[in-house]
Amino acid sequence: MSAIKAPKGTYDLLPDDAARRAHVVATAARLFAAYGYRRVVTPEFEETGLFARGVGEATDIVRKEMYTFLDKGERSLTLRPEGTAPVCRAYVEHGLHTWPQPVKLWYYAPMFRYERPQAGRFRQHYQLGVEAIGSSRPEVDAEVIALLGALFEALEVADVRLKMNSMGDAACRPAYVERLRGFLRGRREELCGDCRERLELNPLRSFDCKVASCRAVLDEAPRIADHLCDDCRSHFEQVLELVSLAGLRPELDFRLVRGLDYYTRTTFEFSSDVLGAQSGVGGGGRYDGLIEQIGGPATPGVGWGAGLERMALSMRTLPLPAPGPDAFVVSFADDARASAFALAQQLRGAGFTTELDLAGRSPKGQLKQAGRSRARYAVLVGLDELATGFVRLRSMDGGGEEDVLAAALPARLAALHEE
RNA sequence: GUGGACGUAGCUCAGAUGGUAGAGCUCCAGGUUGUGGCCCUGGUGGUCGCGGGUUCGAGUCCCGUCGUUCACCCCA
Repeated sequence: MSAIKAPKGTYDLLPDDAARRAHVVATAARLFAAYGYRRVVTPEFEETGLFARGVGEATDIVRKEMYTFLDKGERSLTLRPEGTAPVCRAYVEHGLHTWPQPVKLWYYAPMFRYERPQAGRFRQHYQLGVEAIGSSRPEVDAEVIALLGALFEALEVADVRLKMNSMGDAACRPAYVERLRGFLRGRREELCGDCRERLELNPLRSFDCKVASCRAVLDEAPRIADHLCDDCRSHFEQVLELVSLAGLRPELDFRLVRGLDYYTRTTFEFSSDVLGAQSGVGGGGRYDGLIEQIGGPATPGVGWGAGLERMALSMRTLPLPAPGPDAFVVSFADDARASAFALAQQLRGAGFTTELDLAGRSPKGQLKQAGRSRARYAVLVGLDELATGFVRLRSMDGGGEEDVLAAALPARLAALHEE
């Protein structure tokens, strides 16, 4: 009988890593608050239709990467593969269009995709994300991008670059897609098998194909930037200007098309060179048609998601100095263990982080643990020479000792803490 | 879904040409019966991923399988 291991593509965060993760999330939360974003929590699973309609039937995510199952009521449910559609669903369901627009939300949640794991890619991964729903103004695009840039700066994510593109909208994209399709059909013989399929399904996807022959063809293909309608062009120019004002240096990248169908106009991605093949740490864009697509009123929105695992991989490592407890209570006699236990409870109640031997160690062993735990003070209980009611308080760095009435210990520790 | 590399104690790894398992770290205990993270000594801990095969004999060779990992694909 072999022991059970964590499922493929998942991982455990042991205390040191969990503490680092908490630090990242706390840093992000402060930043979100500064920008006026409030946290939203949505379910881990949704009706399958939300993603099929929202993310797009033609996307890889929907076609082959979703964890979909029937529950006991024969409902088709799917573990959330991405964060935007659920937040939009909640926006519609709770009538958030009655709030001041745009509604600015953030989330920290696990995402599930059935993929082959590799560096920086998991079947359950965590994303930090924001969505600003209800305004189509370029300032909103710029704000969310600036926010993500600020987050990477605050976390010291190494060697990040910002790539941006515009995907056009319902007014100009359809005509452009047809033009692109026509061009690619003419060069069909030079394309790889995948791209020949994409040709019919979604020719835009060929732009991020890595096959050399395809890249050569796409280099010569008509570019969306040259076929944007006036509104889209103007919007994109304003976003670029504002993003630059925020101190970022966006690089235009006509290959940046992203694999979710809901994107319109602005798309962007931050990548880090230290990551390997999966270089994108965070990315997103505008999705002005999504809410209508999932059955709500036509409502513009823009947002991004950023992968916690990839952030952790690309952060310049900051050693977290896990502090030791304030006190370690040591019993010097077996019949003192109960009062040691009670004393530890008393100290914890007074707000001091307190450890106590739970393994039946000898006094020497307990003191050794106190040292290894880097406790500031050891509290010695049950010494023969102590007067009743007294314990001995020893500083673990200096070694200085004093005998204190047990009942007065919290006050004495507080006083020492003041010094 | 495709391809490459790898799978020996909790962790990092050693085990030439097949002969029946080791180190360091961790953990635990001792170092004169009641006192510190270092040091010293000892100890716990392994169906050598799993299943077949070849062989008198396999951790070492072959096949399969599962897992890890890197890349493709796609994305965070």
